[in-house]
Amino acid sequence: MAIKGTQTRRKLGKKTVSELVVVRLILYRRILRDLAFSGTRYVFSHQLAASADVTPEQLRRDLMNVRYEGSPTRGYEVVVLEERIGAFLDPPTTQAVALVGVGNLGRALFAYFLGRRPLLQIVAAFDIDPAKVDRLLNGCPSYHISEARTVMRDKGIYVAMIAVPAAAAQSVADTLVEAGVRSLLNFADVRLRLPPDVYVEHIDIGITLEKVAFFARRPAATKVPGSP
Amino acid sequence: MAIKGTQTRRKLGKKTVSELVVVRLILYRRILRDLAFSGTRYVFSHQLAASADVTPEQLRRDLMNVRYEGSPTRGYEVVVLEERIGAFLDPPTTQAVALVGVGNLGRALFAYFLGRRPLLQIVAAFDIDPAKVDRLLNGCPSYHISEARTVMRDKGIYVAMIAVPAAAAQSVADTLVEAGVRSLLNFADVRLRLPPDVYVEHIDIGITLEKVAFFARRPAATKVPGSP
DNA sequence: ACGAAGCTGTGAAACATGTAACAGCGTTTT
DNA sequence: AAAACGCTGTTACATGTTTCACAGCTTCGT
Repeated sequence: MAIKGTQTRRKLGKKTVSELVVVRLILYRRILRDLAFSGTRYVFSHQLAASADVTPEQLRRDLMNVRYEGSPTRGYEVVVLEERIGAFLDPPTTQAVALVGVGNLGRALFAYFLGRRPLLQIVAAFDIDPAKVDRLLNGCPSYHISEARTVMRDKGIYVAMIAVPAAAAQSVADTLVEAGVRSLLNFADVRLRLPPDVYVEHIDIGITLEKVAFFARRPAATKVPGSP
Repeated sequence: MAIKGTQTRRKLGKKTVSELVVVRLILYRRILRDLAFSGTRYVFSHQLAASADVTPEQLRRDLMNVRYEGSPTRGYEVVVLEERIGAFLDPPTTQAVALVGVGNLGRALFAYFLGRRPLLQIVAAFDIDPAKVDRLLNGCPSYHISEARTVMRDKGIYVAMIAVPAAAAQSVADTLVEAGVRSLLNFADVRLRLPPDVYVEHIDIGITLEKVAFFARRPAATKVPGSP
């Protein structure tokens, strides 16, 4: 399906979890972090659900995947639930990420990573522009794309972000797969054709923009039945 | 449900079209453009479907929303189908778009718009940084955010992109809604809380990244049953 | 101490989405 | 000229996801 379908799943224990659930769990955890930061100790499903723009039932159902039960009277203990979702979501160890393409978007991604996401770290950048290669960007070394194979092997990188022009994206992706990448985040507005065992997530600004333009038109871009 | 659900629909004639269908149609059209550019005249459903990574049945089903029937022997005429999808998707007139936040991401968006998308045009940029205000960026004037209301009224802007730091996003969104915006594309990794009649699309890099990290883990991040 | 209230977890129903099966129709083949 | 082929449009079916509904628990108020 590869567009927005939820066909990608992941076995965990005996059950299988859909993308939609994973995305929502990530969102819940983010909200829980904020709550913990602001000193809140307990939270009820309807409060958390409201923050996440989801029905309480769905929230509770999603939480069934996590191993933690709330109290009927206090609700969920914020830090515990956060920790539990983390145990479910987080990789056992820090994951090394490569960034390909150090243009405006690439730099924006660097900025994004600064400070946060201790679990994911950009440890190598690639480009073809000689001016951008063999330098240190935010403390991260940059290489020419031709070195991808060696560098990624050496550093044990299995996740990469592609932030190059559309025309170059497919060839970059092929190179990365060659270099052993297992999972990609692609920002180029091109549908990549890859072996089925490589997980790809597309952030396709062009498509998203056209979508927004479409639903912006009147009359009636409405949320169906019961949305807040 | 505002995360990835498909709850937003749009009435058209008598029928209602889901987000998933719209996204796929946009993708089909993109592929058709490429085909037309490369001189292809006719295409069969299974070819187009393969390019879009979709089953032929689904493609044909999606095309039922468009008013055009292919020939059983030649398939679809590329330019005609492209035109027909366009008639379905495109706004009747060019849409003016505002961009808020002229950091790295904002500039990447400008770069993205250069040349293409004649139907969507960035006609105003906003920021709070005095150094970035009252200039011309790629031929587009930039203003201080406090002028949003006036400028957007004057220029008839109803679509905006938010590319500011997470902490500022909600307040920017409130300002934009105040200024009459109907549809938003938000890049800040914060869930915006807005009136229900404003359409919001989130491009949440943080969530997407965690998702990729999650599905990158072995064993078995697999596509279910029959994927190519 | 007992009932009421309000929350959680979950089985079952409702709904949306994707998949498979098939009828119809030009074109080509015998 | 008739039959066979291969593709389309569409209807029926299967799967996945969300919502509904309710039983059980824990505190609070009487």
